[in-house]
Formats: sequence, structure tokens, C-alpha cells
Amino acid sequence: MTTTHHVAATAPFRLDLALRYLATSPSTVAEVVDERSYERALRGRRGPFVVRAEAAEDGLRVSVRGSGADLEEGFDWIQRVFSLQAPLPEPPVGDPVMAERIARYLGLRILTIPDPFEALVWAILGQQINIAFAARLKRVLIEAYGDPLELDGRVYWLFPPAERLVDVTPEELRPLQISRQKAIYIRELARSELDLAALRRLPDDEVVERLVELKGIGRWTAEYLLLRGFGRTDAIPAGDMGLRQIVGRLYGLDRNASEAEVRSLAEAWAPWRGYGAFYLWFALQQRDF
DNA sequence: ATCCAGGCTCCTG
DNA sequence: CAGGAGCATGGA
Repeated sequence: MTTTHHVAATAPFRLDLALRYLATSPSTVAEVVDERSYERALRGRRGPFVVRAEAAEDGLRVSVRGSGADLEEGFDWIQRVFSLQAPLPEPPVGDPVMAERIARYLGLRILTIPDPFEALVWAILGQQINIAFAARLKRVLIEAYGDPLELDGRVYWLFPPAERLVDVTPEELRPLQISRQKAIYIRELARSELDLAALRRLPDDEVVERLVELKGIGRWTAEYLLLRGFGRTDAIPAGDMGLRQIVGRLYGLDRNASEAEVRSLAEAWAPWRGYGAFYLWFALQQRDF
């Protein structure tokens, strides 16, 4: 019923910081996270199951349970969520602000939403509204269109697959407080012929190029997918309001930085601009600035 | 009430 | 390319 697998992440690995990020992050709706473990239901080849990751001496212990339990799939998911195999950033020469952040968060990897459809839906929901409210939207969407999985007396939610949303109408989503235009964006995404999984194999700029063809997906959303969906270590959603704020503050501008200013400043972080963006989001989220 | 929040589209200079 | 109007939503 339960199978387990130990994994030693490439060191250093700060699972505590990762779990702190996930526990605080509004995008963490389908997951169950506490100070030393992570759980989430997945749709496996052989059926639904729950994957669990918890702290072990030299990294992580991964286990799966449920009718469709598949350790390989569960392990693959965990590896992606926690970017276990990712290289860690080098502090940029000539940017003491970012160098200090990288030292402070040493071992924190980019936390990802491995399902690109879910990551994009989350990004669309989050466009131009406060993220606490966006989290509520994600929750009601899951509860209306996803599937519950009951296991050991607990209910886990499976995120709705694209097929479930191809015929959704703005009128249906409006009572869920999802705006008319976002409903249309989500439906267009669900209907799109674009092979989201295949985007993983393309370089950053080509992923953006293809995604912005879709209505409702602009540069920010595409870059968000690169960073939070694929864990790309050099992708930066420079237009992000939160980033513009904290960059303005940390770099002494006394106002929000413009998107162009963020992009220009972040050139010094290359090829680790993804880490730069993620670490600044982490700082914002933890009020650590 | 007014401004803002992890934008996008479409339109001007 | 930069900037802005209009859109849509709830929260502070």
C-alpha cells in the first residue's frame, strides 16, 4: 500500500525554508503542508494517489499511497516541486544586495507548480488582484471542477484537468467571483492545441513567444510559468508589481522600480535571474527586508 | 470612497 | 518603445 523512497538532494538543501514558503504561499491550495512534510493528491497513470514528502536525515523521504500509487510518478513530482536537482546560484559580482540575499537563503530552491496547466490557471487568476483573493478563486475552482480524493479519513483535492474546463462559461464562473475575462482566458487555455508539457523542452524565449499567442497570456504570465511552473533559474517576471516594489526598496529608489529598471538591474544576476526573482518574492512573503 | 493588488488588450505618441 | 485608457474583482 505504501512504498517509500529516500532521496538525497544536492546539498545544500533547506527543506525548512521550502516548507515555510509553501505554507505561506497562497498558491498552496491543493497541498497539505506543515513544518516537516508536504502532501498532495495526483492523477497517476493507474489512478489517483497521494504523494508525501517529509524531512529525512540526508534529504527527503518520499512515499505514495492510494489505489493508483506510483512511486516513480510521486517521486518525479516531488523532485520538481522542490527543484531537488537544480544547481544553486552564484552570488553576482557587483551587486551586493542580491549577493547578500543569495547568501541569506542558501539552500532554498525555486518551488514549482509542476503541472503547467495548473500553473497557468493560477497565474491568470492572480493577474491584477491581491493574491489572498486569488487563492480563494483557486480554491473554489478546484472544489467546483476538480475531484475529491478521500484517503485515511482526509479529503485531498485533484486539480481539474484541461478537459474539464473546455466548455466552462463566464456565467458559470461568475458566481465563483471569477471575472468574465479570466473565465474566457481559462477556457481558451483549456481549449488550446498548444502542448504545454512540450514547452518544457524549449528555451525560455521560445516558451514566452508561444505562450503570448494565447489570449490573456502576456509576458508576465509566460515568465511566471517559466519560473514557477518550470523552475527556470534565469527567468524573471520583471513586470511583477511585488518585484517592482521590493526592488525599488532594496535598491534605494524610494519608489517602485519600473519593469525596465527591474530588467536592467537584473542583468547583473544572470544567469540566475530566476533565483533573484524567487528570493525577492520569498523576502516579500516573509517580510524579510 | 479611493486606491491598490503577483495584468491584459488595444490604442496613441 | 513608452505610456495610458478601459476592463474586472474584492480588500484595506
